[in-house]
Amino acid sequence: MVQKRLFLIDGSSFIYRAFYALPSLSSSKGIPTNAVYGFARMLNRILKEHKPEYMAVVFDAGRETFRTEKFKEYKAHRPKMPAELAVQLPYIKKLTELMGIPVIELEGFEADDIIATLSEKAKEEGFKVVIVSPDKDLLQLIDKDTVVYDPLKHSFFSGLEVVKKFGVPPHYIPDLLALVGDKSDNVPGVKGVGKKTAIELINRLGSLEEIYRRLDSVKPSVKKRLVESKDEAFLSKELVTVRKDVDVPVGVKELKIRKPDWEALKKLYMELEFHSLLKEIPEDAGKKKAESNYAVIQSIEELEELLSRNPHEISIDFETTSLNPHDAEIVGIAISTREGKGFYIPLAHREKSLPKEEVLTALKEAVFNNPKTIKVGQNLKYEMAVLLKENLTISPPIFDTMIASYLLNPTKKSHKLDNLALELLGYHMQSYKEVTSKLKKGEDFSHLPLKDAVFYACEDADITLRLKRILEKRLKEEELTFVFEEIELPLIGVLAKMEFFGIKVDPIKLELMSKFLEEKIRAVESDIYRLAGEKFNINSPKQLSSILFEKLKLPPVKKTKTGFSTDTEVLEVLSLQHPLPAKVLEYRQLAKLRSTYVEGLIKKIHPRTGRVHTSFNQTATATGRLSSSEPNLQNIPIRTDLGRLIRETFIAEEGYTFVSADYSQIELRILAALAEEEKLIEAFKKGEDIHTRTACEIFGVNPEEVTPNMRRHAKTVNFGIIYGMSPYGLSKELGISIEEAKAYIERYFERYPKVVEFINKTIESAQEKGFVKTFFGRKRPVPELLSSRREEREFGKRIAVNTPIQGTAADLIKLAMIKMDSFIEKSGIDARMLLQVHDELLFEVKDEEAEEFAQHLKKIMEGICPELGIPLKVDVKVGKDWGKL
DNA sequence: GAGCCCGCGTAC
DNA sequence: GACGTACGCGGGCTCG
Repeated sequence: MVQKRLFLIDGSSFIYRAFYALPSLSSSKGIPTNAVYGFARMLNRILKEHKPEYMAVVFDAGRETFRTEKFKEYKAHRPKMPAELAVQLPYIKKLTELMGIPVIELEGFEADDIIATLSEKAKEEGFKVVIVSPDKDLLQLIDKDTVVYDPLKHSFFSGLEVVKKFGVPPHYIPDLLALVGDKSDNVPGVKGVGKKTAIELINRLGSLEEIYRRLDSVKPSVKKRLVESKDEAFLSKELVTVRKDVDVPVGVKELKIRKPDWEALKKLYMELEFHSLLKEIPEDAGKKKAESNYAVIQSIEELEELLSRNPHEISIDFETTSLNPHDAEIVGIAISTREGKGFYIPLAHREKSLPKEEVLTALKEAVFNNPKTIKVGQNLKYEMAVLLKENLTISPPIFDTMIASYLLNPTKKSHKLDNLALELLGYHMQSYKEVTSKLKKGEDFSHLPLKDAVFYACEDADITLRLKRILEKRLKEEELTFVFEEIELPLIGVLAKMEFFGIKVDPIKLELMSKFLEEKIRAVESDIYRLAGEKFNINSPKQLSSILFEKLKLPPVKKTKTGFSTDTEVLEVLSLQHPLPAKVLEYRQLAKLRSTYVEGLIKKIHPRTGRVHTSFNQTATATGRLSSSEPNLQNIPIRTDLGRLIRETFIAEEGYTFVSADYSQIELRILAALAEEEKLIEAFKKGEDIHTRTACEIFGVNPEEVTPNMRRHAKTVNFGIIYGMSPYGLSKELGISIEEAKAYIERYFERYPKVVEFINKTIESAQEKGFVKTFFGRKRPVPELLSSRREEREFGKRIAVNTPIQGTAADLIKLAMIKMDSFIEKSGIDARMLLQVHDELLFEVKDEEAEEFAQHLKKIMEGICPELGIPLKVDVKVGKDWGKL
């Protein structure tokens, strides 16, 4: 028979370890959760990897123990438990209990003593004992039936390892510590006796008592020290020896692990927002299978009958052949008008299909363009984009669950439907992978058995509708209605169109650039190999750094996590000493252009449209900005001549012209407005050059005395303020001393006192409420401010200041996009919006109408929000390619 | 070979 | 550690 095993977990040590090791984590309500999380993960891992039958988690209770009574210095220098950790304790205990694991704590005893006592009892009853602890204090308990396990390092300690590491067998560890002392617990030890001497004494003579009995065989210098510190030595031994005689009121047999209370755990995980742990809860555990009733629509008549009921709201989910809307054919449409209900309209299934044209026509009037029905969806942009191919639109009112979730927490990584269902409804959805696992390679959704397709699609529609109930309530509670209804929802359709149109790039120009870059790269490459004296992979920072810092012995400038840095700043410094770094800089610029922009862009030209269709992600950034991907058209080069050539490959359609508009210094204007800093507002009202103005203030000179260099410095300070730059950062950026940089910033705050007031108020409010807001009410939580790490809290302050500025700018341009979109519709001008690059919009307009359009554009964008109290300036340009604008 | 992280570089 | 927000590429590592 296999011997039974008892796992004894040193809970107190682990919560401290988790608390300090993990980055600050907190729920959106502001409860710090990192220690709970770390602890839960550790428990999960032990349960999974070792499947123990008997287990207990042991905690210290109270600061007063027999040790402090004996010696008041014991652990006296340990600071009190930080409040951020203390509030997590109840959660940790609750969680442990819900997992079915007994929790033990006894007032006046350290966890160590309880563990020692229990392991003694357990051994008597024939158990093997596994002590789970990261501390060395418990190693003394190791014997043939007891091991110590460190789950984080994945290592078991047995007697042999202890001898290897400490030089003495486990049971002598108290004697060792008694001689050497233990700084971390304030255990004094014997002055002047170090590890080496102690090990020698113990191995030759034995325990502390033996050593003192045979002091004659100790060499005089050591003997003297031992005699002098005899009391301390014996006190130390008592302090470090764990007690095995604690009166623990539970028997070992009672430490059997029970079945976890999955339902309660699920609730707790939902409260603490432990999404990854939620996923580990078994699906069927206590799951009340959602009452669901999903059916196939058999005929057009049936569909029409269903739609004639004029539902107040209807959720829609398309199943298609591709994630890319341009390649997507609709395979089926799921709709739901009531929780638990769902209908699937098959359009391309072998078993059963309805005619697409007729179905879409029916839906068009009754649903898509019905002003009385709320169209609910998860990522409606996708449905809109697919419908654009059919010349159809979805008009208001609409509700998008993905966007609702984003506004409620814009810092969340994913707003996928299955995650939302789990987090908000505690519902495990069938995953796309599960459903489509039967499909062969190259097969798409239409090849699924209809039965599977129906359940999968209807579940999506059903769950989306259920989520809407919860999300709309929360949006109201959080006062996010304006941003949701007036900004994000109307923007969806605008973005769908922009992606659908795409932008034309000149493939011939790109091919030419590719050839050109290839040649240049080859030349620079051979220069580099020659200078290095060997071939190596220049793209590898690792190989490059071995060439620079080992072979050429150049001095390292700064470090990265993994080695010495080779970034631009470093190479610029090094190029003063050696010709190689400059060549590498040139190589990097060329290689970047070729791989990311030229080759990357060529790959993204759509074979059918000949245009590039980026994705504008509306739920990606923490501040409210959009992001662009596949390809990212928001970071096309402009700052260098070579880079600008890339921009020139973006061209207007035959007969059309590009019109671009960018908000000039929008973030500085917003700063002025939010801070209500009259001096800045006045300067903007008068149309002054704001950097020159700041230079006047900082340097105390008249405008005509401002040199280009002074203006440059002032400009950096202006932007630095928005980003929360430190004197250190500013000094590095400008190549001045930290003192000078500090003086700049001080002077800036002196001259613009309302700005510093704004910064302080914003940070204070963020600390108090846990979030910051933009002018229009968009929120971002700032849990970093609660961190125990100073550096992290500083980061939180910069976030708190920057987000309202960056976010308000994002809100403004989104409003402008919405207004421009409806202007285009109303005016009938042949124009389309193609790109947004944070403060810039790019349109493609019929040649003859470009000038007229440009005038309206400027006016609309500048007048987008008079309530802000600051004039907005828009620069409009017209041209045939993006580079020439 | 897929998936992930890192270092780096591009934009606003 | 020190300037906020993104995305993509190549290298290199892990894992199966």
